[in-house]
Parts: sequence; C-alpha cells; structure tokens
Amino acid sequence: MTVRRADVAKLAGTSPAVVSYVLNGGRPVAAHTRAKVLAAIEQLGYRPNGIARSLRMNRTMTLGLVVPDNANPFFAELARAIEEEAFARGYTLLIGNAAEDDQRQTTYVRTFLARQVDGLFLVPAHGPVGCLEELERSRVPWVSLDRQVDGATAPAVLVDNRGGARVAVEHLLAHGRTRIACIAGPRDVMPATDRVAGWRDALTAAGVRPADMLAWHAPFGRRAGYESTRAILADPRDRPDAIFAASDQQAIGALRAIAELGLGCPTDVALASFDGIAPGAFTTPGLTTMVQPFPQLGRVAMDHLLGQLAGTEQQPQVLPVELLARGSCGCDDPPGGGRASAPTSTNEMGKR
Amino acid sequence: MTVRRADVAKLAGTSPAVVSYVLNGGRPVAAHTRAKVLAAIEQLGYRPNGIARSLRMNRTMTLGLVVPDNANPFFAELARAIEEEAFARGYTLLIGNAAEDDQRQTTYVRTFLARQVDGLFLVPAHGPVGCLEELERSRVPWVSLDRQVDGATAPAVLVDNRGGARVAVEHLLAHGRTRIACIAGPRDVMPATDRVAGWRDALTAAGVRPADMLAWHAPFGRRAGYESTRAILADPRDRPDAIFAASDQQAIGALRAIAELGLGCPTDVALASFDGIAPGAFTTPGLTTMVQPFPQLGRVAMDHLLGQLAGTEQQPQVLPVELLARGSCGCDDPPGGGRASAPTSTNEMGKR
DNA sequence: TTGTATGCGTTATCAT
DNA sequence: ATGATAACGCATACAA
Repeated sequence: MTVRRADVAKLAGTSPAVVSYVLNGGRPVAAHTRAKVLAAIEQLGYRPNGIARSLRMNRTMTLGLVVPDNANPFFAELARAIEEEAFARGYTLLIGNAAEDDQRQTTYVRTFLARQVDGLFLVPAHGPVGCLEELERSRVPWVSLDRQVDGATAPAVLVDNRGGARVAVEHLLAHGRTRIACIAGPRDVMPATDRVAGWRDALTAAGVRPADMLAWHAPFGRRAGYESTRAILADPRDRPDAIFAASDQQAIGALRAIAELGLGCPTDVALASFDGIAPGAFTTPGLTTMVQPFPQLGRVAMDHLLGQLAGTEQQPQVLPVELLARGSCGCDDPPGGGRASAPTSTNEMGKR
Repeated sequence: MTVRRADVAKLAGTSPAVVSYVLNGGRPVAAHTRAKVLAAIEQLGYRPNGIARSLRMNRTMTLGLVVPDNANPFFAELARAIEEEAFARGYTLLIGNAAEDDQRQTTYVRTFLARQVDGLFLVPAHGPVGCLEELERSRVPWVSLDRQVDGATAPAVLVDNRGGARVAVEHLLAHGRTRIACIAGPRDVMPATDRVAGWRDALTAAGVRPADMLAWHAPFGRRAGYESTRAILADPRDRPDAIFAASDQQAIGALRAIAELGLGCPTDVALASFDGIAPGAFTTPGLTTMVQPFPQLGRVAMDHLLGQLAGTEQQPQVLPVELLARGSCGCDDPPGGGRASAPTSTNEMGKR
C-alpha cells in the first residue's frame, strides 16, 4: 500500500539505511548512490513516515497547547505567538480547546501526553487544575501561561498584572477622573485579582478610598463586560466617571453598554483596560489598554520549555506591559486606532 | 526510563498482550487478571504510547487543519467549530497557521502528511495552492473549506456567498437606500467575487446600474475595511448612503472610519456585511450580517472527511447563510447585540 | 482464558 | 562507502 523506505532502497539497488543517510545526512554517501536514491524517491513518491521516526527517535517534534477558548481573541493571539515561535524552531503545535471546562482540559492533556508531545503549554482554565498530578507524574516538561497553577513545579510565564493595572488607573486619574469603577475578572483567577489589586493600589496612592468604589466581579468576556457596565452605570445619581476593565473583551462590552445608555465615552465615562488585543484598535473610541507583549510571551514560553528539555532551568520571569493610549481614556484618538495593538500582526492588510 | 506495557505485565504476573486486551477490550479477560493489571497500571503510572499504537494501527486519530490566520476571528470560529466536531468523534486536531503565505501553507501540509494525519482540512490562502499536487498524490482524504481550490478533486464545503450577499443588499434596499457601495474582498478569491456578484444581482434587480456604484477591492481585514471606507466616503458630493462589506472584519473597520468622518451609522451610511462573527454583536451599532452556520460547517466538513475515510462519497453541499439584522442597517438594534451571532459560542459568559 | 510470535517503518550499531 | 540487523512499544493472529 504505502511506499516504504525499503522499496526505495530496492529500486535504487542499495540498502534502506542508505536512504536514511541521503535524507538526513547522517553520514557521507557516494554521489552516484545518492543520485539513484533521490531518483527512486521521486519516482515512487516516497514520503518518510514521521510516526515510525518518532517511535524510533523517542521525539515527536510536537508540542501541545491547551487554551480555555481558542475563539477568544486574547487566547487566539497568544496561541498565534506561541505557534509562530514553535514553527520557527521546527516544532508542530497541537492546539486543544478546553472550553473553560476542567474535564475537557484534562482530556486534552491526556491526549497530548499519549501522543508523546515533547512538551506542553497550558493556559489553565478557571478553578483548580484536575490534571496537575498527572501532568507532574508524566515527566513531560510543561509551562503554564497567563496564570500560575497552585502547587505546580512547572514555571509560569506571567505579565505584570498588578503594576500594569496600576499604570492604567493612574492614567485615568491623570485625566482628572476620580470615581473609577472596576470590572474585575472572575474572583478565583490570579491575573484578575492582581489587576484588581493594581486598581486598588492606584486609588489608594491617590487618596481615594477603593472601598467606596465599585469592583464588579464577572467573567472576562464581552457579554460580562456589557452587563457589568449596565449595572455599574444603572444609578444616575452616583455614577462613576471612569471604568477600569480587567480585559479588553470586557471593555468592548462596556463600550456598547455606555452607548446604549446614551452616554459618551470618554466624555461621560472614560475607559481603560488590559491585554492589547487587535480589535481594540477599531472600536469607537479606540481602547486605551495595557498591551501584553505577545511575541515575547511566545519566545519566553518556548525558552522555558526548551530549557527544561535541555536540562538548563530558567528563572521565572514577569514580563512588562505597556500603556497604549487611544481615545477611550480621553487622550487623542489616533486615526484607525494607531498602530495595531498586537505586534503579532505585523501586517494586518494581508489578512482576511 | 519510560514504563512500558511489558513492565505492567511483569508486575501483574501476566503477559503484555493481556494488558492490551484489558485496555482496549480486544477480547474478554478474567476478572481477577484484569484487576491485577489495572492495579499494576495504577501503581506504575503506565500510559500507553500512542505513537507506537499509531504505527501499528496505521491510524493516528489525528486530523490536520491549515488556516490562513488563526488570530482572525472568522478562521478562529471556523477552527473552533471543526475542533469541536473532531473532538466529539475522538480525533485530535492539529492546527497550522499559513499566515497567508503559500510557502508556509505547503510546509504545514507536508508536516501534517509526514505526521500521518488521517485527514486534512484546508482553508486555502489567497492565490494558487502550491501543494495541490502533493496533496492529491498523498492519497490522504482532504476537504477544502471556505474557498474552492481550482483543479482539486477534493470536496469543498461552501456557503451560499452569492445568494447571501444578495439578501444583505436587498435588505439595505428595503431600508430605502439606493446608493450602495461595496467593499469587495481580494480580487482573486472566490468567496469575495461571489459576494460581489450577489451585490450586483441585487442592484440590477432593483433597477440600479451597478456600474455607477463603487466596488472597492481590498483584503478582508479590519484595516482594509477602514481604509476602503475612508476612500469611498472621501467625496462629500457623491456619497453612498450604504455600504455592503464582504466581511464583518471589514465592516468593523468601516464603522470606525464612518465615525472618524463625523458621520453616523446607520443615519448617514447604513452598513451590512457577511460572516456573522461574534464581535459583530458588540459594536455600536451592532452589525447587520449574513451569519455563516459555523457548527454545521464543522459537521459537514467532518462528514465529508469521514465519508472519504469510509469510502462513501458525499455530495458537495452549499450551506445557507442567514440574515441577522441589528442596528447597522437601520433596523432596531437589540440591546447587547441580541443573540450571539456565532452559534458556536453557546455561552459567552463563561469565557475570557 | 491466556501466552507467544510477528510486524508496523524507522534509525543506530555493528560489521564488511 | 555500504549492507545487514536489532531495537522502539504496541496490537493481533495463532497456538495452547
């Protein structure tokens, strides 16, 4: 059925091993033999079987990535950055959607382990990670992204959530806003709580009592941002003059809610958020946000993984985020949202 | 190093084959033997090696998907639908980003073939598909999505681009708009040209000469939509009162451009587009769009693939798209964008 | 009900 | 410079 290496060897009048050497350069091979082998490969349309190769080599050159939801722009951009980096280093990436479900997350981790991935990236879904023990026992190097996993020995690649949130809120304060509400992320997930802490830091430093302000816990998505904002702005007598949203997705929902209430952003309610996903450049007004360094995140995550593979441990890092001021905070709104917020997409023109 | 099946067998005091039978149910096995085997598996933390299994079975239970850009919401939602379907049927999905580059697309196709995927989904990047011959020769079943590949024998899963575009434009006409410009997709890609044809159909049927209207060819992305719109609306004397955009991404860019020009949507310029991606629910106003049936696309694509695997050919299908009217065309704008446009995301609340 | 033997397609280690 | 051969870990036909 399939054409195997032996078939090539026979046609070329040599032995299977030589075919390997021609293909992989494992050792020198005579010019005329090489030519005959190449011809036979071409003629038979031979393609090496990567599965057999992996079995023999005990390496698959395959990495796994499990994300909570691949259709979410934040994870999609993160995945893209990692994939880019993996591709550049000759690895293929398997992507699994946990759909924010621990069961399904575990299933994917298992599947990837069974497929003998050389390493694993995990962006943990909310709540406890059921497959933690399994993962640790597997001896497969892994890295957690975006959130730390409690009790895990694996390194985590994180950004400065607290400091970044503080910068964002300070920026709102600098615009003269004083009543700054917070759409927090889910109560149990670290980046969310850190961002709330940063919001609190900024308010406290400015002499505002955070306790008097609203911190509204909700999921990270657009819809949650929308609904939280409607709730936050419900009472006209006691209205915040700014909102800090823990994610751009929430901010996009917030923008919609503000408009529906007949209010203006930034005039009535200024807005700043976190993540720096690409869509934030095209809202009206453009989103002021703390940009995560996606390419760098991909690079660092990969370094950690390959570091473990090579036995050289890396120091855990906290990467910086950068303020990108657009219109939603009250700054000038650059035409077309200014530079694409996510440096991953170098040339958005070429894309669908 | 790794714990093999033989190790389990030894500890359980039986033979390796029995371990397989316990795991895969290939044949009945005595209760106490099974118990001992299970205990040994647990104790040693044994995990079957999927690579060896694949080699033996000549099946990997792995499918490949190559998309032009995974960070693009349209492809991301499509990928999510396919992944969902694959997961439900026990397959793992490999996702590759071609980055709109034919070279890289080819590299991924090759990689996936070498990895012995059981089947392949291809969302072709713009332009000719360099790996076509290679793909056909491989005898691996494949399906093309979103666009037809010229000269390919593989089935394509498509939606009614022309009919859908016509419906959208007719809807704009029904709102009393007569000067309807078109932001077309790239000139060489089929879904784009079909959507332009649908736009033309509608205008002609309404007694408007399309030749008098603008059809602006540009890539599918947000930035292109933004720039096209600025160009289209540049001349105040001769301004269209509506725009049909070939993709939601373009429409999102168009919305931003309209606002920057100090115009109102839908008051000055009404807008309708195509795809039905989730972010269209949260723009202001919400996007009126032709919704692609993502879950169904995933299902049909998978059916085609498994059909080929089983030797039962399927008839190529053109799936219907559905008009979802929100505020951008002039209809009432439902609060919060109404239902999520992409039925894939059943519960957006839970997501980041 | 269970054990034994063979092969999947590759690469590495011997020889020659 | 090249040919033969032994693993890699698993599934299954066959023998017991």
